[in-house]
Amino acid sequence: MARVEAEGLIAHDVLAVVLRMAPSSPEVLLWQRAREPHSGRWALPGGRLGATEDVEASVRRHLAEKVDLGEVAHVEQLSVFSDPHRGPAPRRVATAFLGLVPSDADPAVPDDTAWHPVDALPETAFDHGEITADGLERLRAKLSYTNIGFALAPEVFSISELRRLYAAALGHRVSATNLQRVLTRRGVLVPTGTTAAPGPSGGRPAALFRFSERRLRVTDPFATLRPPDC
Amino acid sequence: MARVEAEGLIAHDVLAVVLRMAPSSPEVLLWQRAREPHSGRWALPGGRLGATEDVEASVRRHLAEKVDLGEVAHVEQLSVFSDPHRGPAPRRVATAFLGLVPSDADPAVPDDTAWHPVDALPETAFDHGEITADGLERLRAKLSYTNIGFALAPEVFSISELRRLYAAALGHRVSATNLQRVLTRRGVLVPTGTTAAPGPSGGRPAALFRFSERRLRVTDPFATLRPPDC
DNA sequence: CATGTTTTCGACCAACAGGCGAAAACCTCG
DNA sequence: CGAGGTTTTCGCCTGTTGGTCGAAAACATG
Repeated sequence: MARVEAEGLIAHDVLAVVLRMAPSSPEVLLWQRAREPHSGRWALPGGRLGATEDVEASVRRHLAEKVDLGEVAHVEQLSVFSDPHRGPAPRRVATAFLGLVPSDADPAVPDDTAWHPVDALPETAFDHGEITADGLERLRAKLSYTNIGFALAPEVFSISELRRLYAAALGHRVSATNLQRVLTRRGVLVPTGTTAAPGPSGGRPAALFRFSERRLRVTDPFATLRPPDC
Repeated sequence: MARVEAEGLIAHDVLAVVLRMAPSSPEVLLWQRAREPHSGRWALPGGRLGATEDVEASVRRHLAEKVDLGEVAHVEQLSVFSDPHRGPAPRRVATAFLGLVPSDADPAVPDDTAWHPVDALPETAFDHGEITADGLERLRAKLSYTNIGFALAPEVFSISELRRLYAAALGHRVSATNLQRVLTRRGVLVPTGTTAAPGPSGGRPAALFRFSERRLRVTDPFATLRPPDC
């Protein structure tokens, strides 16, 4: 081991902050450690970077062990956590990812794994609480200037449902009127022409929509100082 | 070595895309490799992650060897490059950073190191050309919704100079009127009260400005879908 | 068919970005 | 010292966007 450290070789992990919108607040997927260090604490899913994969392939592989990969609608890199004291020796460097699961998906997870509301986390292992906060912050920022909402929503949905998802993620009220107008103007929201059945207490049936594209795209409007003419 | 790879231990590098705005286009700092692999090609500055530092401290340390650190006005993490075939064996994983140097700084650099216009790069080593493109893209995006321009500009400057810097970075014309209004409204641009001497061909003397803060801050306006009331 | 509930849509307002041209403030040259 | 040229600065106009409110539409129930 001394020889290894003299060579500067380091264990590299990948971790994922997998978020899903519960009815009124975000939840993150955690598993409970059964071994030291930090036995009993809750940790983000992930594992070692394999010899034949890059970090994104690695995190997708590890997630497939916990969650059906088809249920993870979007994966993107957050940042590297490399504080020499972020865990007990030997040193580990981790590349953290954000993963998003649609609200209508309920993937089967192992017994040691569960969803936790992000505003009431249990005791977390290592720096995983901080990493979770990073992931939620990234999601919140991107909701405003990308179509990332597609990864939180079912295939088809009403504006009310979408409003609820955005409100849960952002942590504040969202106007349905404005949400629909903004997303429609950006071309990310398209009507299906169908309507949902009204609820048990009646009410006008909601029109159903879908996202025009289910891959991440940056929508212009954050591009102030844009080129002239066009 | 076989034992090391079985343990999954990997060499970790840090790399920096250091950009500076030449009169009409961005330049990146590169050094010419003298040894195999890729001898003669141009590479980004960087080096091995040390045992007692995190990745940001490491890239700052490596940069201090090439460039006076005081001249680097801003450093931020880009992303991890980890393709198993991004270079010859043994495998190396790199965390890439963006570094920005003000246009009036001209740090002394070693003999093997030089500035290159990003639109006419020489033959680059490994995936360093791709990483450079990533860095420029990040800069362009952030010019619109942060005060990151402070890292490109001298301590005090005229609107014309600032317009030139933004135009060089963005790759298109920028209106001085609009630039001044947008930045002033966001509170990042403050007048010094002083004026510059006019050029040799005359003209009204330019008022001089400075940035209110020389640390990165996200300026609101990209935050559409904002909370009600406030 | 009156009442309650939920969704949808139109209208208004404020803030903002982009563009244009006139005015201001300097130069040099005749 | 005034005319013409140059560069910067400022005011005004316009189109777009985001936030809000209230009315209207479309259902259910009794």
